[in-house]
Amino acid sequence: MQSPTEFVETHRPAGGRRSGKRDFIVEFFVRQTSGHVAADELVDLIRGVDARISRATIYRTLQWMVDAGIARRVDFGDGRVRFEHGYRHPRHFHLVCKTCQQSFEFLSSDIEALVEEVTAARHFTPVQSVLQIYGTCESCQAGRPPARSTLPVDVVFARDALRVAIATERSGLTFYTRAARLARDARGREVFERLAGEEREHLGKLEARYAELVEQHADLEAQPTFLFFKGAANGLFAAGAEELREAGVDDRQALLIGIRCERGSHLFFKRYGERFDESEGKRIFLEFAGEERDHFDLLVREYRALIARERAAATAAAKPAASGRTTKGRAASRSRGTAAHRRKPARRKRSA
Amino acid sequence: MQSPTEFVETHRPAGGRRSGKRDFIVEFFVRQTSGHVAADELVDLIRGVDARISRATIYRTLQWMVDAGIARRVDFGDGRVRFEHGYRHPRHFHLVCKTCQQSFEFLSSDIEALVEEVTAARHFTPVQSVLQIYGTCESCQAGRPPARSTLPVDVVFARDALRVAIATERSGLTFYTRAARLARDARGREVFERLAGEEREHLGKLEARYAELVEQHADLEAQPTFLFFKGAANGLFAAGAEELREAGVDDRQALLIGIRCERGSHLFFKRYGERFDESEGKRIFLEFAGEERDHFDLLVREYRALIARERAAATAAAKPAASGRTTKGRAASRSRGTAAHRRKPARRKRSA
DNA sequence: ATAGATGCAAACCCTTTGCACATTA
DNA sequence: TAATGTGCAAAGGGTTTGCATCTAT
Repeated sequence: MQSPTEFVETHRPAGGRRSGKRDFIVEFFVRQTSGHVAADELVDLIRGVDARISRATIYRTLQWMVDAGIARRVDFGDGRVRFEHGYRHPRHFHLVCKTCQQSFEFLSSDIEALVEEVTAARHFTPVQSVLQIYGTCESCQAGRPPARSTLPVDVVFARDALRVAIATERSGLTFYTRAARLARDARGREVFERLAGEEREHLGKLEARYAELVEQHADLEAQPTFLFFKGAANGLFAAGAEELREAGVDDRQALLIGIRCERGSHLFFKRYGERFDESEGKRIFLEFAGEERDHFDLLVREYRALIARERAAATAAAKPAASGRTTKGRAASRSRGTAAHRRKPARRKRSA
Repeated sequence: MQSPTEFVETHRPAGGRRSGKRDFIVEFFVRQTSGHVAADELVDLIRGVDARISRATIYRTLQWMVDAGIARRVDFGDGRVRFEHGYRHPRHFHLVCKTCQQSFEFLSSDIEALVEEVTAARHFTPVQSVLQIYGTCESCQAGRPPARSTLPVDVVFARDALRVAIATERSGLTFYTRAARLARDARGREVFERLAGEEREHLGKLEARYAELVEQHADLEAQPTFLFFKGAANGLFAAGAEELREAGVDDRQALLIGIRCERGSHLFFKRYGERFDESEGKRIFLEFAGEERDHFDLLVREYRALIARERAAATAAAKPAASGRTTKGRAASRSRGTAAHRRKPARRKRSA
């Protein structure tokens, strides 16, 4: 885990010149736990410690940090510029309490996806999205003093990413277990069992990491959700696993359902993983995306092998027959028929 | 349609004292077509017309309008306060072009729904949500001059609300037409036909209103989407209509599907209609919600009647028969079987 | 008569800048 | 020494306010 100092060092732009005062301000700022310091608030804080640092230097250093990617400018519409630092602090949206002025952070991949749709529809190239919800926080409504969390946001983010990943693994495990039980072909069963095994293994790892995280950080599980991810909340294989319950699903179809799920899952985790800021949560998503792609590749290979075997079997069956042409034609057309049936597997058509 | 003056009058707070200057400023502001005037921009504009109006009065009047609900404060983070008026101008989100400084407005019920989920999860009481997407607009990317629309936003909003309502009516019409064709029971058929007729009538009205709107406002159809409403985009009955294609759907099930759809539709339109600002779009939604509720009530009554008839028939059949148990048991188990089938309608039946 | 609206200019608040001085590579 | 960082104080910009002056009710 990076220290604040390391974080600053990795962001420090080349070519500048070091200075003790700037270092002090930056260090002070990055160590700040309360999310969003107004610039002039920071001036008071710092000049309280060392009055020889001037207002101008602090403002200039804040700008320097923004340019370096150490700080982000935020605006809560109260006429003063605020800054939040990026150390252990992924990009996020805000709930702003107008009573206690505290702000709470969250991220919603679902909202981000919708925002993307809107911008795409307008051919607008987005650079930054700001979502602020103003209102009254739970504590203020209850008349309680504000309860401030001491946990870094990225830990909660990692927790939530793990939760999503675990749910996905669980549904994947169910899927492959069920598929293996269902499989008629020995080789198909083997593949599904192998994948089930892998899912179980990954699941174990993820759960171990989750347990570790929870142990390292007291009250972690009590923290409210940071990452809202409805789209993946129930595990991306849940629907696929359900499809296996339907009558008449054969190995080939199970493979195709698996391919579809892994593909979706891969794209999903890749897409969001890439978009998140550097963090354990991001890493979890990207690793996961890689695993899903491996599974996808494996299933596709297996599917091709199955097709090849079927074709070979059809040819072998045709040989003893008098007219190879006819049989071949029949086999081909049957194959085409199945493919056509499978092309829209268990999806209801929308158009009337 | 309200005039700007009427709009102001309905909002004017009681107890104040009239003044020509304030009236002038308010009138001037509300007639402003370009969305978001910075306060000091407005000062220049107004003092250009009448230099006897002082800066302070304009600032004070802006605050007065915000208190009266005539104006809304918006903040694009550029250090100046902006205001937009509420006349023909429902609440919305913003796309802000950092190149041409123009801002584009949109509303997304889907995003609003997600925001609600987040606030509910945190027990946060929201008062106002601000969503701003900063980036580059289409014109600026293409190097073209900004194309400014002269249409009031609420007209585009009405257009979009009509589109959603029309899509819903269409899918409802398909549903009831199909259900009527499917119905075995004469009375069931009659109900479905009646509802199909009503949907057709509503649809006609909505389409007429749509045509009228398009005629009144040149280029209306060329305007980009204002209301994003993915959840209802395809018509809320589309899925229900598809379910009717499945084998073994009887009158009772059709009724139940209809009930589910109408209920969903009613809640949907009510929920969003209530949340929108006063506008034709809002009225369209709320009227629609009422119609859907009427249909819902009708279907529920019909469903109850059907049950009662079935029960009566069963009793009548049981009387002459030696063992009424058997008949009843068979009917019940068939019903259960079909119900289970209905729960997972994923599988598409090609036959029938 | 009197609360409320207006004008003027000064005050305000936070932020930025010009310039002389100090520091670092 | 030459480019970069710092301090001070002043300027900047947008907004708000105190107070005397009007003006509707």
